[in-house]
Amino acid sequence: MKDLKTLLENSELKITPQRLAILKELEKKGHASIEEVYENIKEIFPSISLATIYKNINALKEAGIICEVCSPYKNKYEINKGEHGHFICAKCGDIEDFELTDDMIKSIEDKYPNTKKDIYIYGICKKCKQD
Amino acid sequence: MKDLKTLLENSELKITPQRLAILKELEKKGHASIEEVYENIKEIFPSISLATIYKNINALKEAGIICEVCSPYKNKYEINKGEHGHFICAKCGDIEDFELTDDMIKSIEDKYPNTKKDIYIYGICKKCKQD
DNA sequence: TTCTGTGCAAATCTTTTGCATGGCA
DNA sequence: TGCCATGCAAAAGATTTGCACAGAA
Repeated sequence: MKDLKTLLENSELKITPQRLAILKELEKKGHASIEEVYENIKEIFPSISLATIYKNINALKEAGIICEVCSPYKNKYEINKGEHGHFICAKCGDIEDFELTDDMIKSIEDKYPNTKKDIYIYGICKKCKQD
Repeated sequence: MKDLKTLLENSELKITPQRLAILKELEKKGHASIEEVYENIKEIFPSISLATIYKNINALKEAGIICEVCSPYKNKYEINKGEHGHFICAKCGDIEDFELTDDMIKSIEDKYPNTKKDIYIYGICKKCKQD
């Protein structure tokens, strides 16, 4: 809770209950789409508008507090937490974070030096493989 | 040209000039968005409808002939050509293909065995870095 | 000839914008 | 108090659908 406030304090953005609620939701879920954020926040915060979610997601993205994770299914958002890998299920859209191993970083550094190593691997997750 | 026809012949989809034009465009550009495909095909094929592009892109995707490359900028499509890496510029949306090195494949295989190794790295391309 | 594909227009999402009001600093 | 943020409604964009006609097999 305190953490999320700090994120906003260190930015140009004002602290509002709506923004805290969005960040809280992303923290809880790890990754969530606009629609998911909206649906969940509406329960606690019935007056919130979808336009507010859009505006804030964009503002938070702009400010570097959150980032977008693209998938063929639906784009999601996560709180920025440095380099890591994403495994994205191409079927259900679920996203799983993973630590980059030294080997991965090295093999990619060879090819693309001085790049932020955000890596995305698309595949079918265990759950979807069973179906 | 012969190749593209064969792709359709081996699928459930009928061969039409529109579909061939879409595939030809993707082959030429490597990667293109719906809008780009539409704008370019319209020059040779003025009567084509945007809805036809959408329907066909979806049908071709469904048939596994093309695949979608997601980016924060704009989604693009490419002819399916087996495992490879994509370097995606998070600023201009340009996509550059690269061969996966054995090291890359190995380090990812360790983490996600038996997955198609389509890897996406987001960064800023040389062109955009200069600005 | 049959059945799928095309093109148009309308319908449906999705996302953005403008503006009056409310609320943080 | 001064401004930025919110919420509403409308606008703008993106994508899908329905249907009559055209064209591939």
